[in-house]
Amino acid sequence: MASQTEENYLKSLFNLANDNNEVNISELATQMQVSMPTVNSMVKTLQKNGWLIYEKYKPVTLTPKGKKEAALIIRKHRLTEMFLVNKMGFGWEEVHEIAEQVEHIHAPKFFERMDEMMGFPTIDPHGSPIPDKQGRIQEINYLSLSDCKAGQTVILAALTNSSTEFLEFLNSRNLSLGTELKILSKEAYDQSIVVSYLDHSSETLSEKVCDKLLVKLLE
Amino acid sequence: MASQTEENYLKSLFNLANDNNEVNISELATQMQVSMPTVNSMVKTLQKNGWLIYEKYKPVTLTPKGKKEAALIIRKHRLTEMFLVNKMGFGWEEVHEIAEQVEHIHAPKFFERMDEMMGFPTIDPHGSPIPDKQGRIQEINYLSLSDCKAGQTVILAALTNSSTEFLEFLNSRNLSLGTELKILSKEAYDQSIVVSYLDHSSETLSEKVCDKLLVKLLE
DNA sequence: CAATTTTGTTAGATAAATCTAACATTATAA
DNA sequence: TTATAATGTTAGATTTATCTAACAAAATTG
Repeated sequence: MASQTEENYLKSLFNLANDNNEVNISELATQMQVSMPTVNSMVKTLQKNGWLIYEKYKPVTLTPKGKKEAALIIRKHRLTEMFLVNKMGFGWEEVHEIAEQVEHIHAPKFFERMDEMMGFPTIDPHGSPIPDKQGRIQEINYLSLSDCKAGQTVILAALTNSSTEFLEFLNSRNLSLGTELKILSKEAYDQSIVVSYLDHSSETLSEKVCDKLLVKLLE
Repeated sequence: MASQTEENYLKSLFNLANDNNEVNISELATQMQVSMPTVNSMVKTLQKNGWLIYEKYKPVTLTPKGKKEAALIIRKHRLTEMFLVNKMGFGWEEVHEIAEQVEHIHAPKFFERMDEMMGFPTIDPHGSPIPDKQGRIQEINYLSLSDCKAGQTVILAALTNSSTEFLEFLNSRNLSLGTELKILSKEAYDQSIVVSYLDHSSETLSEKVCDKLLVKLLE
């Protein structure tokens, strides 16, 4: 069984993996907020325990076992977030910190009950997919709002970032998943986008914000 | 902030404390399932952090700060157990292991929400009192079924032991908190007691079992 | 009350997860 | 294409929580 620390490395490795499933030591060190020597020694431990493949001076790659384990931890995290929002009345900006702790609980029945009680949700409160019990993740290819054009109508479906600050910004604009946005115009100079939705007839969203909003194109 | 290990020692210290609030090193070692030297060194750490008073070759005593901290961890444990039973549909024999992990979560709002959702319960699923937010515990002086006499009618109110095996034994006899028991007779030889309740017209309970059943006398 | 048993302590070792300082390799770029 | 920068590794130390072996104090008992 992976230690809590190992579990956190597995999660980061899963999230940092590029198209070749590779992660650099320095990226991992930044993500985990530890020094490179720490990562170096942990990576050796993770390899010894069969979670990843490591060769000196090369980026590391999760093994299938490591990838599955990571996905199952992410599953627990996302189920927890959804449970906190749907069953306990938390706001989407409050749940990450709690889920970060709950995800390490070893009690399959606990998470199965959450799952059942919610009717087996497939996405978390931020629109990210919840891996299934086998650790399989159903990737949905949303569009970034940044890549949309004036005249299009889209539905806000997910976020690429779920920091408290960003979520509080969205709350302040009354933006939530499922909101239908009409793109009124796009400013060529700074890539900002003007949208209308609900009772907001004209709201300007900066490129920084648009990059983080994932949408489904309507029609 | 106490480490998870320290929190477990505090809980044990709280539960083992005798009338003088004292706990012996050997008792603590047994309870924590570690060696005496381990306890010896941990006790020094706990003293350094202000959780208890320790003098060489003497039993240790929790400080008020230590006692409060312990009670607040026990509060989280018992709220969790009650939440698992009342809101998630677990049996009383399934919740201890899960609560043992959840109690270490640092997220006051999480436990406050549980508390609210349950309407501020004062006892856990095994009849043990839930300490309040200040760490105050309301002690109820129940009677042991062992101390009752033939002819008396009592209500099962709490348990002194909540091991899975014992809880499964009670389940097998259809015994749950709130059950009204009529004491039909008591065997002088082995202290066993014969009771009737619900559709059980005559059930014999050994001394070992009676010792663990706490009851309220009716009338 | 002296001998023995029980209880508690010290010393020193180990494993996990971290660090800094120094060094090595690989990548970038003048 | 060699100098420099970026990235990665090694060595060795630290902290936390644990252990065993050896020893010391306190409690029990014949």
